[in-house]
Amino acid sequence: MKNEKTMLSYNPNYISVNHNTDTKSISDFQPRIWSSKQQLFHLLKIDEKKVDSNNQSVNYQHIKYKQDQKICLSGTPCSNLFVVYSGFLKTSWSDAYGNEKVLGFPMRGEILGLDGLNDYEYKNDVVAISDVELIIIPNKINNIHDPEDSHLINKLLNIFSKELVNTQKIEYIIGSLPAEARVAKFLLSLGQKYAQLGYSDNSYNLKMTRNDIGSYLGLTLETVSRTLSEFNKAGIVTVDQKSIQINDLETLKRLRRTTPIRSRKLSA
Amino acid sequence: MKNEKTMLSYNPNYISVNHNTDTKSISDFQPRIWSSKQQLFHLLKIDEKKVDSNNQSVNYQHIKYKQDQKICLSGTPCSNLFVVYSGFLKTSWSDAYGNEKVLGFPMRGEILGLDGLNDYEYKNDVVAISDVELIIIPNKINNIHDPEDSHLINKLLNIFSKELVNTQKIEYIIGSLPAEARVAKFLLSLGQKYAQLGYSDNSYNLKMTRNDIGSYLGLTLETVSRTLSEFNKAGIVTVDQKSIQINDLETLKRLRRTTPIRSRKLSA
DNA sequence: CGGCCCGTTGATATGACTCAAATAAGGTGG
DNA sequence: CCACCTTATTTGAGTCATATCAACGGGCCG
Repeated sequence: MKNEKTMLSYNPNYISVNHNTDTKSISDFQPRIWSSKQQLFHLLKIDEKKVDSNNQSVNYQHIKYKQDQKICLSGTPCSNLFVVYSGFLKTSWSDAYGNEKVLGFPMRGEILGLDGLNDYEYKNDVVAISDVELIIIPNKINNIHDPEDSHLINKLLNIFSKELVNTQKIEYIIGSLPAEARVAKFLLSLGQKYAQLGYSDNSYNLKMTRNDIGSYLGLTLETVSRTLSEFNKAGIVTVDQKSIQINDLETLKRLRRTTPIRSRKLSA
Repeated sequence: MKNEKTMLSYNPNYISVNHNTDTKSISDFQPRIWSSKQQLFHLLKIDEKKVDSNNQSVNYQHIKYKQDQKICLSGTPCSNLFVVYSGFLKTSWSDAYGNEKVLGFPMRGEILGLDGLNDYEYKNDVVAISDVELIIIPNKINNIHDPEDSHLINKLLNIFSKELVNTQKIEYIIGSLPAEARVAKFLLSLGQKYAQLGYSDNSYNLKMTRNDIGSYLGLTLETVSRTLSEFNKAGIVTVDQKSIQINDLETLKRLRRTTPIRSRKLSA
């Protein structure tokens, strides 16, 4: 476990590591990076026509975290929202007995911290599973009399609604689908997210462990591993450790309640 | 199946049936009922000190639905939010193949329609499982420049956050807990909701079927029935059809990943 | 080199599903 | 008011999918 910098110990003058280089020994001072409101809105896909071009003085600060650093901890005060600028993260939830349930794997353009907007205490844990760069949205959302903020608030309602429906879909996947379909839907949804960022939707690297995938899907890591191996043997997906190559998108999409791959292999 | 009145066919001059009488043959014109902003805010637990007492001219219309009527349909335009004034409902989600997944059982004080605030199309189905009365919040949320609405918008963000976290908890329950613990948590959470409305938290009637409970918890109706029977035999809960009486709250709370009741009964 | 984490695979156990039948409850029409 | 039909619920027997337990190999790091 590396040194952990949580929300609470956040220091605006922290020393950040250039996340574009793999040589982890190099660490140097960087000028603090800022995004304009326009850049932020573009990342959040807020219609730019709506945004007043005047009053562009408001800028949003960036913050970098290294792999395995904790970003939010359940129970700590929620003073910011974050928008993912780059990198990959994992959100999770732990019950009183320490059992962890992975809730999602946020990527560029997604928002962190919505779980804290009820009583202004984060409910989720957030961990960087790669080096990440976030944009800080200071949580002065209570004060929405400033019409400048109205676009952001409206977008926040949209995002909330989308997140809610998405969580409901996952509820359905976990509660109603067999292991094969769950893993299939997971691979497909990851592909979609990569596609939105301009990457390939059928060839990518998993950033998370089998254990994380299992926790996310309500399965054990062994079942995830076995299911991936089945897909690999059946030729639907080429799996090599973290590397995923989807060969037969249609079969993967078709998997739901029907006969498992295993029986199909036997009959073939 | 009774005649179904959906959102789309909503007529402001509809004839409502008095839901307080059991004599179903009596139906009569009623004056339309309205709630003041203050009444609505009280129902939503919005701090009343914050609410300006002037401009009380804005009122919110009520609408009544009879048992089994559909209130929202997935895919229809979202023009309103609703706040439950009385009665019991069921929200669900159906995939392309008609498989229904129950998402929740809203009661008095809860909000309906948040699923429609992304692209202004409802994503959930909502059905009345008793006669219900709802308060309509017209969806002009885009226009938040009116400071009168700012309290509502802020509360909406709080509610959204709470809903999101609650859905995440259910995700954990479905994905990680055995059947007994799922049913136990369901009974406990229902009790809590009843308690908040001023009813008993350990003695109540289920409004939904075993099938609905099963769908909600990711179980079959048989498993729900068996689990309730086990609780009944073990004396933890007295179950008689829809009637629930929780006798041993502590044991119910303690149920999670540990040995099932069955083994405990054998060892006793 | 040794320890740790991650992933794979096998053998076995078991919890929950499926299929099936019987009972109970509720609503409808004669 | 009763007969009938439909829906909801209970319970049993058997099966299956997934969890559990366990062993092994590989990569990474100290």
